[in-house]
Amino acid sequence: MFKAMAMKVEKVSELTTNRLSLYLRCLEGLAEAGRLTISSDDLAREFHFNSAQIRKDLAYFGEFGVRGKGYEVETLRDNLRSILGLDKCHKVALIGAGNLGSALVDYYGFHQRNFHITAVFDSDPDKIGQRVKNIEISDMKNFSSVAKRDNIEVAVIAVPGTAAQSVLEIVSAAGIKAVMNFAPVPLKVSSDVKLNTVDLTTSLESLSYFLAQPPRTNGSETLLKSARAQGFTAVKNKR
Amino acid sequence: MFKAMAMKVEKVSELTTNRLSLYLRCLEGLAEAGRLTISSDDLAREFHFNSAQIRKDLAYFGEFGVRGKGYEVETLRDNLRSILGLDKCHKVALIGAGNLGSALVDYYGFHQRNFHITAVFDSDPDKIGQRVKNIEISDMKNFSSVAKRDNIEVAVIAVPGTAAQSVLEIVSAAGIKAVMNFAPVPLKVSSDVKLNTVDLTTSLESLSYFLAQPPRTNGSETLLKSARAQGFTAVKNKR
DNA sequence: TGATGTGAAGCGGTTCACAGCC
DNA sequence: GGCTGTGAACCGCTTCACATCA
Repeated sequence: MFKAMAMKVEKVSELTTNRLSLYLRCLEGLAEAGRLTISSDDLAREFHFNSAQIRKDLAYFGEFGVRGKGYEVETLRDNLRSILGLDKCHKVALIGAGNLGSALVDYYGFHQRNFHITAVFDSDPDKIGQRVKNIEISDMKNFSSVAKRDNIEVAVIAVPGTAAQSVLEIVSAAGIKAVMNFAPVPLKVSSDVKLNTVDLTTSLESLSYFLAQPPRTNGSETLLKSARAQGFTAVKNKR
Repeated sequence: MFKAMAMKVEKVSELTTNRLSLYLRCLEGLAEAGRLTISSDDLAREFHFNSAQIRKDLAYFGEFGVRGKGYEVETLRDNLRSILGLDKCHKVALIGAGNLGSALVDYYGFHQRNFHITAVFDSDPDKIGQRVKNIEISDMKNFSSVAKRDNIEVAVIAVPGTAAQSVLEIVSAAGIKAVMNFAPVPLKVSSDVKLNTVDLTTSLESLSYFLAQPPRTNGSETLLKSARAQGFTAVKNKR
């Protein structure tokens, strides 16, 4: 199917894998639009990436292109899905059945990406036993046993900052290796656990800082910039 | 009050300001715990930063420390708040009254950081006129006039990916300069607008990639790593 | 003495530019 | 001819190490 997969043992930067995620989304759009083939230059132009970076990112995982022609859209899309592990279903436990947590249960992106929330936990006695979207809220005390029973691979932490560290320790002790955290606190974790913190507070404060700066007198410059989220490039591109 | 503020015109990296946000949170905790003074070394040890980096980050904005002594916790905290513009209230418009959007209206972090959601927009006729937490949902058609009337400075986009680009253009045309986006699509924006995309899809896929990798045979290594969110360091720290 | 502030070194990611191949 | 894959240059962020100062 594909020539070389994970052949290079050298470490791939998280910046690279984050970009793969973007490339995949672009390719899905292109495939839906019926595009058969695309060059790294076209992809770069259309989505404001750098073409060399696209090629380098892909090269970590094999040779997917055809010289003189470009990349086959559907093939590359499928390869990226496979590289990112999106061809397998992942069972997710949500911890914290507050506003944010409850919204996440419905989050379309989870379903779309083969992430299935199959358990919800809280420590509030008033919530335990209630249902969120047909999932009964379990007592956090039972996390380990329920997680093992349900083969949970991923935990989503949506509890107040004060509780986050202790929740993380329970989760980690239960053998969960992948955690998404929404609590805006610096957490410590064993190095074999992958922890992604989505830090809304810092994002907000970044906006606040921007607003506090004197407006750049850019003249009549109206350059478009691509809307890369934090985490896609190490260095802000000047143009 | 402070010796030098914003004296250096040289550009401050977003990585730096993101870290200021973390330092601030640490200092708030320390102040609450009654700590009066702290050295960059202690701060680094306790929260897993690098002490030189802390000093350098702060040095962009002035000389806040006392040689041989360290930093005064409350003073530095107040300075950071001011630098980040958190001493002023920011009016926020939420666009998209779905699950995620509605949850955000309640998000404690907004209130805590002086961000006040004063308007909610949607384009679904069934939702317009309804209320989310006492805020009436307005027609997105009226965004510009309502935003001007209410002095909105910040827009939060929580609409489906397909609608995000056109919403962003409306927001941008209305003169909004700071946008937080939750739609997982690459958006294009004029360069005088600050756009922070919170990309849950990429975060998820990053976890998925991690799970798809063969487990690192780290031996018995049990290093703790600090839980920095994406966007705080350009380079993943090895230890 | 002890900790800050900072020049310089180190390092990793991005971009350039082109050899190699279809 | 056109585009990929990639070594090398480049660039910016991080870290070191120390002069400086309370």
